[in-house]
Amino acid sequence: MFALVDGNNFYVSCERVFRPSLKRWPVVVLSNNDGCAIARSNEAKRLGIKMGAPWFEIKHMDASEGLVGLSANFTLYGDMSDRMMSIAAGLGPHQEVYSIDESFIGLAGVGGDLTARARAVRSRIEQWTGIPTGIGIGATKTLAKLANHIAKTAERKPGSYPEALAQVCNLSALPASDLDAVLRATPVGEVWGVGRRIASQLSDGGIGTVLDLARMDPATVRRRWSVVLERTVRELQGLPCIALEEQPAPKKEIACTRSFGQPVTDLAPLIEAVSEFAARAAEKLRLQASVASELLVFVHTSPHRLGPRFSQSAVVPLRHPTADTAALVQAAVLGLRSIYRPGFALIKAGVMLLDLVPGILFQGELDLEPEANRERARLMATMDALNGKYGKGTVRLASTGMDDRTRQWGMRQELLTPQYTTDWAGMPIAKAV
DNA sequence: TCTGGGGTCCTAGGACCC
DNA sequence: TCTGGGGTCCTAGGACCC
Repeated sequence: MFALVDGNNFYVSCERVFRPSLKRWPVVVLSNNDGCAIARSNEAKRLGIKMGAPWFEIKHMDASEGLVGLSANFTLYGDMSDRMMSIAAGLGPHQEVYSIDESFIGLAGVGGDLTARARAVRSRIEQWTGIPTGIGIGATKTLAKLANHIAKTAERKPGSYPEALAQVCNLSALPASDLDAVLRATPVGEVWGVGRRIASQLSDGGIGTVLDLARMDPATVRRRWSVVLERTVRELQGLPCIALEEQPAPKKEIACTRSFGQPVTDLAPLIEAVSEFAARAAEKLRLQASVASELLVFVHTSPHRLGPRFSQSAVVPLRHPTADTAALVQAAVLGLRSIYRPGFALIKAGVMLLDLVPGILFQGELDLEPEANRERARLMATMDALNGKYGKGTVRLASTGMDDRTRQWGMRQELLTPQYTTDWAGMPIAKAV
């Protein structure tokens, strides 16, 4: 048995904890660069604002509807996520943190009334962090996910499902006929693993509801689609095919890519940007104790704007697999110089570290300068420790730019809220009125 | 004026091997 | 005239997830 605990409109809910005046207003949190909506309050959803809607197209609703747009504050969301996850862990013996706002809980061996237990955890999360959640329970991860969807929809749209399923929905506690009714009321596209493409293929074949999909023959599904969808069907039938993963597997690739706040044409600011991205990626790489064998760097112009198009990437092999910031930055700049052409209004660049392997494999092996390399590793560890203690970018390579404020490529974040929980300067102050 | 960022897995087809 | 069988590895592209 599994549960899925999921924060409602998570980014918006994080912002509302510290700005309660935003409650009941339509609020959206915007992507990096204030480009498009990546989280919406229920009120914003009711205005018809779609996921990914460009801000410049919906901004006019600030005057007419009281719509509030906020720049993404990922430092805040990450910290609130940690708090939510640690409380959610109390629901059962095993936890998989699946994304910033979702975790699966393995309920094997948990006795008693699971629904009541989930309601208690849900209240605790809301009371201790201010974040409202939905909890779904089912025999498989896919069913738990579906139950979670039902729990949230039942709360947001009264009448869509029985009221008793709102906030906490335990599909395994439902009598068979009620379960069928609920699955029949749910479009097939809501199933975890069924995206837009497959949903439309299924609908074309007369499979429009979750119940239809759950009743399909797995072998047929495998022949017509793939083993992936076959697993989904079996999971809907109650047979667990997807295991809980308590320890996250090390990443196989690590990327750092950004759109620029304004178009960039010259090489100098590009070098600065690409150096910064390589340095950030290197930090993530060391955090999982891996080394990279290859690095990819790319730049491109806007796909939305008229004018000359340019899109190019280069893969730079590294002489020795490494996690050294200087080596990775050097490789990134080398790759950039090889693809750079003047005269294009570039709006995005990125660095990806590829072919990652555990760092331990390379210690002492094929190492012609063991002492020098140990020194470098100590230097990197010291840099990471200083940046961990005093904040990102406290110690960095000069090529990443000396001053954030002069970065002409820096992203737009005009609607950014303070880092309430991770920065003394952002600490909210309560005043008696 | 203005459109995010970061991942994973599967499959088909080609290159190559004996 | 006529041209096997079996396997691995790699890559690109598609689909999905949040």
